[in-house]
Amino acid sequence: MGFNFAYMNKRLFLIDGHALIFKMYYAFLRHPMINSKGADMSILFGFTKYILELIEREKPTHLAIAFDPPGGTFRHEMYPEYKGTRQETPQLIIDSLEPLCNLCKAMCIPVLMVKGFEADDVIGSMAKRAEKEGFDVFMVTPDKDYGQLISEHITQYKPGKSGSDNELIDVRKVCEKYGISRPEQVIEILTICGDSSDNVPGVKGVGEVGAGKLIAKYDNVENIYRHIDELTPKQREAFANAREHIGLSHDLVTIKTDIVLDVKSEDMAVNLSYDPEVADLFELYEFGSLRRFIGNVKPTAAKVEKKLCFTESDPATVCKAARTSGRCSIITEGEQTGSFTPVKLITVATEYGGTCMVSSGRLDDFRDIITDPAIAKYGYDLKQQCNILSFNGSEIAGRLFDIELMHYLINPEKSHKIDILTRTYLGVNIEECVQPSEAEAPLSLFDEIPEDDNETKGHPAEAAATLQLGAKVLEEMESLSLCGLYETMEEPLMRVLSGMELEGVKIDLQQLRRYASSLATEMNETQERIRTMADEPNLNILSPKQVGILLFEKLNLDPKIKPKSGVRYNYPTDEETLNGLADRHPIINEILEYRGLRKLLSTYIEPLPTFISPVTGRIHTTFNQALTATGRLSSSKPNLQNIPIRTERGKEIRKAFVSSRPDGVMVSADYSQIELRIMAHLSCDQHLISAFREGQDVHASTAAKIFGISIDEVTPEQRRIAKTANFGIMYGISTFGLAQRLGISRGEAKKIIEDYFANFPAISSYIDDTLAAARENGYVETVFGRRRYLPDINSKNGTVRSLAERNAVNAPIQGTAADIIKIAMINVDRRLAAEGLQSRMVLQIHDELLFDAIPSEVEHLKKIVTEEMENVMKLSVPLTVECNHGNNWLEAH
DNA sequence: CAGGCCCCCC
DNA sequence: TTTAGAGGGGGCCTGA
Repeated sequence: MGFNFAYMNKRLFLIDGHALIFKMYYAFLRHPMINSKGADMSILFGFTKYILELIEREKPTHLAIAFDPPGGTFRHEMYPEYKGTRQETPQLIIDSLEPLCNLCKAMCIPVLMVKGFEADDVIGSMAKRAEKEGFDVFMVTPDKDYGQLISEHITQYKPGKSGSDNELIDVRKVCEKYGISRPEQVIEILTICGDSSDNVPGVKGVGEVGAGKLIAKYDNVENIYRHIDELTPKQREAFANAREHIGLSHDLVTIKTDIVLDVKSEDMAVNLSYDPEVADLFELYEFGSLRRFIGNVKPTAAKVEKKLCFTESDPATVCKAARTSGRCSIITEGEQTGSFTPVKLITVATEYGGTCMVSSGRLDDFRDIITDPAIAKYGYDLKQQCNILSFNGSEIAGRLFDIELMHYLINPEKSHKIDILTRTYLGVNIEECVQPSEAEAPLSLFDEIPEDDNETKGHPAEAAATLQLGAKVLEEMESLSLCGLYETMEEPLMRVLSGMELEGVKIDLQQLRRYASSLATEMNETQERIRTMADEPNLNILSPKQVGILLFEKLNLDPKIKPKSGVRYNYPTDEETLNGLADRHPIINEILEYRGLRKLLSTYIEPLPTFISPVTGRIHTTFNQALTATGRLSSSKPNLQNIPIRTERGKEIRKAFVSSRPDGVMVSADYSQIELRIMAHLSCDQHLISAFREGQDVHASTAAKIFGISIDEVTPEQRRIAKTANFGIMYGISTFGLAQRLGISRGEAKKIIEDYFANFPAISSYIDDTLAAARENGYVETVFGRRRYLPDINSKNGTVRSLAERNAVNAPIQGTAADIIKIAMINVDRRLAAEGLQSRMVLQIHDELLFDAIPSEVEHLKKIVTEEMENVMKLSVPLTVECNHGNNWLEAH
């Protein structure tokens, strides 16, 4: 024979597709944060990513993926008496097969699928043949001790959770583990062990170790039966019981190596030439992060020779055209980041005689059209542009068509990035819009290095795209009846938010600093105590890994707690777990204490001063208007919507939020129970409605109903239960969830939920109706028509589907509350201006508005705010507002 | 710089 | 196969 040098170092990877997807399926089922696209997509993504990473990492010269053919698991089905015992392949996996095969095809990876044989056997046969042809063969499968069944020269490659966990299984180690000398004996051991899920019956009661010893002594199973008298009585009985099906077991663990395959090994060569279609598929599935693997493969869809059409012109011409057409898009760039900066450059696009015309210039070049109310402004993040321009003395006038915000109404959960919108709506790749004039002359060594293009060039393509996108996006909004929502709510709110961001909120730095140093001292002392207790002078208490090892390995506080997902050292160390261990060791409370202090310091106290603007001396948060799935705002840099309030220490931080005037006060106005009131309104539940109308304590009233008592008999405990139930219902609760939250048994929780729905039948049918509508339409909407799409509402995966169902119930409630306060903000803002108040709205915290007020206006302000907030709209229950004032945010709240 | 983890708010 | 189990957010730290 000799070596066949032609094949030296050819590495063939044979991937067991079925087992891989199966493993991913379970991983995703358990995953708490299933991607909103659902498990179907997660499996496609995970699988594709795994394959691409494997290619990148292992650099196989040859590669193929084997799938079970649709319709059955065949090795088992060849034995009528064992048919159907193997775990059924979930529908989701079957459904994933076709798209997976398409992806493989596009990636130019051969798929091995032979009717009548499962993937294992196809791989086995292929491996055996390739081995004879001189390949180094790697069988990629998560199953255990698999390659050894075929040959000791075939390596099993066991994929891990992360790239580095991959394991090459060495046959010698396997033999050592079992105490045997020949690889073929592994098959005999597996015959005896069977497997945990009963796919292979094996010999009950004999484990790996026992089987290994027996095989080491008797070499094979049949020999054991020949000498069955020599076994211990227990073993004898077990083997006797297994006598009938032991042959079957043997067959079931034997992988076929002789299937006739019509694909040649050479056809599996990896040449990294992907079909252009793969780019389309990645686009379709939104596998953006996988694009890097496939390099320059262009999507065929983009082959459409569509180009963004525009011509560059001078500012004066563009301004003139804008006045004629009445619309323009605008991109404002500041010298620095943030709002309080001079304008560096403005790019404006407009249309003239059917063509798009773009120009860049300084603020003065465009000031007149910016402040012209007759010219509609199109843009992206217009609120920020309002901020910058406002700081520079130019208020943007006219309609504001913010593409991001408009698209947010069309579908809040999709990407609103301009390049993506340009691709989907205009069919143009924005990176490719570079004008031919930009093709620069070759640089000579003596040429000056050109300045950054952006200095003077602006962003003509983006400006042109924004203008053209505007029409398309408006068209779609029109067809979805979203224009009213935009025009009456989001568009005016943008200006209100701009005003609030510019206004900013004042912080008492002195007090914050004092508090910071006392907390820091406390924290250091706590750290020392912990390190001493743990006898670990360098312990990093913030590292969950180190804490996990300390608590569960060194101190062994709870032998039941195992590393999560089987990953070494990955112990749970969250607050809930730690609270459960608090009485086992004093270190637990110290750790919790340390974490709390650290959180306050590093999240709130330390960063806050760094956000103080040198220009205004105040903190200017950013309100994101186009982010949440439900229509709420969010706040960041810094997030002023999550300032502590619950604990004493946290409250100290609120005390630092003060009026910007020395004699000023803070005024806070809160909607009371707004979401619950909306649920009452939407469901038309008469009990809830009358409880609110009569001004009762609604949770107590709920408790009275559930427990069948009168309202004054309700104990605080019963009220607490009813309150939890009320919130639970709004969030789409499960028996388990309520039980956990209330610390009661599942049976008791079940009873409470049953009693709830029995007493509030209108809510029960409201939920049913909402779900039915969601299934029918694919989306739910708020009272004001704001949509949330729920693509997973009909998913076959129960976990994914229930999440969509909870969202379906919650989104209209949370979203309507968000809509109501948005309208209130617009109306309050208008009244403040109309009545000439100097007090200013500075923050919104979902159901609360915070004002920086001057004392003489407080009563007037409170009146305006309460009136406007309470009268946003007529619901079947009153909207009530609590309004207070004080020297700081804490006192006002 | 993304993902994991944790914890703050409504 | 050991993380399902009320919604919506943001920030810090770690480690590749």
